[in-house]
Amino acid sequence: MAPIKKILPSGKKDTSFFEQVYAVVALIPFGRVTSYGAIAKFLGTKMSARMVGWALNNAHHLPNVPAHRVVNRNGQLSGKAHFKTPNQMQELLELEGITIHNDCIVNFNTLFWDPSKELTIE
DNA sequence: AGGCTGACATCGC
DNA sequence: CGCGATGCCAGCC
Repeated sequence: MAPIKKILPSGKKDTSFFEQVYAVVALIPFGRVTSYGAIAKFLGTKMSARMVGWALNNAHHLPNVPAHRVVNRNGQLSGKAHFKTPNQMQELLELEGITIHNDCIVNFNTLFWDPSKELTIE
C-alpha cells in the first residue's frame, strides 16, 4: 500500500484532482487495469469520473502514466482514440498479457485493479 | 469574465 | 427495464 500523497511530484501543495489521478494511474500494476469510476471513487468523488478522463487527457503527454490501463467500467477501451494510433492501446495491453476482444478486455473482472482496495489515502 | 466541453458513472422517471 | 438528465473540476474559447 502506497500512500498517495507521497507519490505526488515533490511535495507540491498542489494536491489537485489531476495529481491524484496521475499518482493512482502510475501505480497500476503491470498486467492490471482499472476503471475511471474506481479512480474517481477512490479519490472521494465518485461522480467525477469524467474528470479522470480529462486528467488522463492531460496525463497523456506525461511519462510513466499508463493511460492504456484505464478503461471504462465495462472494460471497454473507450479512450483508445486518444492515443497516437487507435490500436496502440490494445497493443500495449496485449503486451502485458491482457486479451482484447472487440475493444473489450477479456476477464476484465479478474484483471480489474481496485485502487481503493490496494491503496491508502493519507 | 462567463460558459461550454471533456477518454464516465449514476440516479431518476 | 431503457433512456434522459445531472454531477464533478479544470482547461480553453
